[in-house]
Amino acid sequence: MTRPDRDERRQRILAVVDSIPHGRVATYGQVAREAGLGRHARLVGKVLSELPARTALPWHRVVNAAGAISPRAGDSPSLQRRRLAREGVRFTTAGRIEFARFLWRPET
DNA sequence: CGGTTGACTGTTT
DNA sequence: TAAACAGCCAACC
Repeated sequence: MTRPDRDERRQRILAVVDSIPHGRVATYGQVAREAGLGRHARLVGKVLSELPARTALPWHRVVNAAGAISPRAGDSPSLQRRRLAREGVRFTTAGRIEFARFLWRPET
């Protein structure tokens, strides 16, 4: 089997993000592994950073391994936080998400 | 071909 | 608990 090209990797990543259930979160590394891309957490971040602003994809359900919203170049992460809060995802006073309650655990 | 970048992560201070 | 460090690797230049 040939190594997936750039577009295919991107498509796999987007498909995984799209499958994260409402009210749950996944880490960048988790998305990469689910997409069959091993240690490409950073690639996941790169792909998400290029999404159009109006996308219907639930990109806000992807957080870092510390359970926090990763800082990014442009705007503030408050939008992501609001979207998660609206889905019932709670944050600790330290601004972290409790994986014990909200981490997505895909079956099989 | 070589160096830099980065919505990352696990380990060590 | 938090910051620093080191490892990571595709994408870009």
